[in-house]
Amino acid sequence: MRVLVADDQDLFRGGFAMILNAHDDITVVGEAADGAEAVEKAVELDPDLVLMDIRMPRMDGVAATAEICRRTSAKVLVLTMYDIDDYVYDALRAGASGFLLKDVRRDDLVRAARLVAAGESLLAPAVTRRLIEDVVRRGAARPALRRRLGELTDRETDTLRQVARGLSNAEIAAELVVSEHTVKSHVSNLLAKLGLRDRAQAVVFAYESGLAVAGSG
Amino acid sequence: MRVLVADDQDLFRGGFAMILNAHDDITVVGEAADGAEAVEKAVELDPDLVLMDIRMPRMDGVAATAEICRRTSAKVLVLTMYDIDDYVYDALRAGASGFLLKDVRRDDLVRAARLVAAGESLLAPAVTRRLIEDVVRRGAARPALRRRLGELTDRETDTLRQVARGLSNAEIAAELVVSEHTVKSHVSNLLAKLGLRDRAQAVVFAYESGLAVAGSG
DNA sequence: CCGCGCCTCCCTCCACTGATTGAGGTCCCC
DNA sequence: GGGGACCTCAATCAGTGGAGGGAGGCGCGG
Repeated sequence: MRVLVADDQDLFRGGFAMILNAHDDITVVGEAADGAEAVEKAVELDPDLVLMDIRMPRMDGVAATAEICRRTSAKVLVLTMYDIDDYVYDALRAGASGFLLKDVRRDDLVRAARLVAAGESLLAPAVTRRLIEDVVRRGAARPALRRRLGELTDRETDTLRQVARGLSNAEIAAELVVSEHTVKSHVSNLLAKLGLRDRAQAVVFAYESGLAVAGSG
Repeated sequence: MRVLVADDQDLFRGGFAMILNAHDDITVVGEAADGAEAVEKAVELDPDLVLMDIRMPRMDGVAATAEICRRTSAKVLVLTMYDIDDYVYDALRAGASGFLLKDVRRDDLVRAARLVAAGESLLAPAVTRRLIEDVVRRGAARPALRRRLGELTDRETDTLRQVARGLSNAEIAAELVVSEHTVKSHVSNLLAKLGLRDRAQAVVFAYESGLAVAGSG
């Protein structure tokens, strides 16, 4: 397994390299002191794994991660001092496969490196907790709203689904193959049942209840 | 640390108990063979941690997890055979703090138990990968839309945010302390800039672009 | 200094929306 | 056979929403 270590602090860079090199199946093939250099070396050396610090001069770790994931097949494991970092999501979106804090134990680091290189993902416990809280929160407001969804008839639900796509009554009528009058009936009824005023609120309700999900259209 | 082990298979139950009991600071205070029993014993014994299997008779692990989290302060670490389980999200929503596969290594299990009992969270690598993919996907459609958000002026963005709450122009005017005319201007302008037809589509755009997020209101 | 972008405000016009009322049809359960 | 819930369509009507066109003030960079 060939690894590239990117960190602006020489001490960490050396430490990580030494820890990894202590294992026969792992070789640190290069080091980089900033994001731009990390991208260059990653392209040049084509490593299996890049150990990436977030805070770095010239180009931060997130941008470097995005670049590397775009241009190489290397997996990126992000290391940072601060668990409170909002960079977590940015890093994951950029393509990072893992996110660890620098207080990680040596054997954990090695295990994580192997896992990530193998295509799995791994997060520091504190990060995992936040991620889970997010997932839970995203589904938390739902039960109450979701129940109210159940009060709607099948056709009203269909109609709401279309409303939540931003369609006009005429377009919905075409989509559901009924007259616009019918659509208006359904819309009126579902607004009344859900205690909403207009279709804009209906769209909000659809997203908040989970009937519509961002990133699915 | 006091642990309750819930699994319908005697072999696993005994194995887990033995592994955990091998450590001085961990004591298995009880075992349960199904979900209902797990809830009873959790309430009775008030353990620090519950090791919970998902597939169990009488009451499944998800329902038991929800019950236990509601009625006790115990942390729940879910163990399952199948990583493909859709139960992951249900379990996390139910309040589980961790999710491991049964092929976990012994020392990993012990470490996970300690972490979870300490309030952190931990997921099996395969599960983490799926969770991350989800987070990324949820933000994946965004870059294109997000860029277009940048074309809006500050005030237009404020206005869009209010539109995305389902407010009428009059309500937005009150909220932003301007006249309704001004709000109409902003709405007209932002609709034109974003190529949208009406406020319903604006709400959709707000959610899809990430300006509005389900579960934040 | 002048122009430009942004925020603010005003007016008119009209399509769309949603409320309301009513009614014909099917299907299912009592 | 007679409700009852649902889907369908219809007509009318008040209100909102959005387009289009102007206009004044403010701040910033050329």
